[in-house]
Amino acid sequence: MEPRSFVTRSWRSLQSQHRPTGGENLRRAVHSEKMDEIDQSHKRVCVNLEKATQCITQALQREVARNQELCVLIRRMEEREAELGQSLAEEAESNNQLRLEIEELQKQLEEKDNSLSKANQTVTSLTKELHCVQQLQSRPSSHGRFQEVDECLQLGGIQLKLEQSGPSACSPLRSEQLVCVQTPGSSTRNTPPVCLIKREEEEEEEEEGGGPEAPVCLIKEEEEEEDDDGAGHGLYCQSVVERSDLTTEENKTELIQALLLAPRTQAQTSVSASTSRVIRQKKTSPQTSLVSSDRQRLLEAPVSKDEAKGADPRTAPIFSDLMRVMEMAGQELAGDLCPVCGDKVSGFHYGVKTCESCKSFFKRTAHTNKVYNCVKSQNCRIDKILRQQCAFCRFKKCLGVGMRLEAIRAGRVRGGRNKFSPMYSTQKNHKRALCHQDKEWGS
DNA sequence: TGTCAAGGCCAT
DNA sequence: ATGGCCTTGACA
Ligand SMILES: [Zn+2]
Ligand SMILES: [Zn+2]
Repeated sequence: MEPRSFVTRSWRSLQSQHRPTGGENLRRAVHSEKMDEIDQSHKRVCVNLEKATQCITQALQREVARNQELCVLIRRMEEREAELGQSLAEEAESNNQLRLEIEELQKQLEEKDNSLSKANQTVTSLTKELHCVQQLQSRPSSHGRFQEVDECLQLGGIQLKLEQSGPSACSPLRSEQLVCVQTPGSSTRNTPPVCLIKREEEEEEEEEGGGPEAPVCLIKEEEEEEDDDGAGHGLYCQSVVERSDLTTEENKTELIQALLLAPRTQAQTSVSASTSRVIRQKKTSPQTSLVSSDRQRLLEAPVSKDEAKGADPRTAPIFSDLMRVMEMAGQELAGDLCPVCGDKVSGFHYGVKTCESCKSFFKRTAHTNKVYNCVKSQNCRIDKILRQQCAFCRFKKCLGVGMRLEAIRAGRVRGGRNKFSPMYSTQKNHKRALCHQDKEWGS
């Protein structure tokens, strides 16, 4: 061992340089003993050091091995992460594609729905026309006369069909609507429209005056009511002129016109009827319907929302949808819809005007420290129907619209007012908070 | 004393 | 679990 040999050598060299006397011998011996002890202790220390060094070396080796393993693991993890990232990107891409496809399909579905409803309307109106013709034909007294009526109506039906199959592909009601919104001044005929109507009235009175036939009586009533309505007559005459192109014999044509146009008198009863209202009335009263009960009802009762709903089973769902949408829009404007699910607001809950169910949901979630998971991509739609589907997204939306966890009371204390925010400390401030929130929602 | 936003309860 | 209704109690 190096240190020991060094000490021994040094001692020997000292001994050789210095010759001892008799008294010094004892001292030298003692010194030699001490040096031996030191040598031994050195030896022990060296052994210990050696052992420690070995231990440290082993530990270091182990650490190095472990580090290498970790490095390998890290590399594997990185590779895996890269793979996952790639697959995630791919999935996102495919998701986007699918979303686009879904959107396209929805558009197609909407278009098909539209065309279907248009076709249904056409079918219904044609059926009614046919029914009308059959009724007319079933009258034995005026059989010959109504054969021409039939021809005329058939021509009208063909016209409708043509309109539907044309490039514009509009509703079968369109021709009627177009006629309706045209102004009297746009008429191509020189004959004053009012005259045409008057002649109709006279002829009808001559032919069937006071007769038992219900439809004709109704027509008369209508025309009497409309006498003071110049604008309405103008509209009428426009369509009369158009329709009269179909036949040559005037009195028959006029009868047809009167029959065809009779249900439209409802629109004429109100002078200032807007276009939209006229169209709505058209929906509920098919142009060629001769069912006396329908017309009687239309004449007797003013137009109301419920009336329009019940008038025609085909239009009932459209109307209910429309009314629902309008009601919702109105409530939203008035701030009466829950910002989370769109249900009816029942007051302020946890700092936000929400519905009762969202209040309960928020309360439950906060009190029980529930942890939800979203099985989709954490952006589920939440509305009155879908709100139960994903609690995670519902709670997220609750927090998103501003519901405050601070309003949950630690000791579940009932009653009283919260003091978690200075905004709610006074009613004045509270109202200010309301206004502020309304403005935020409104923007 | 009335209001209203908390928590509680309970039928579904 | 949900949601409608009830009870409570501080505050104006
Ligand atoms: Zn809600
Ligand atoms: Zn979700």
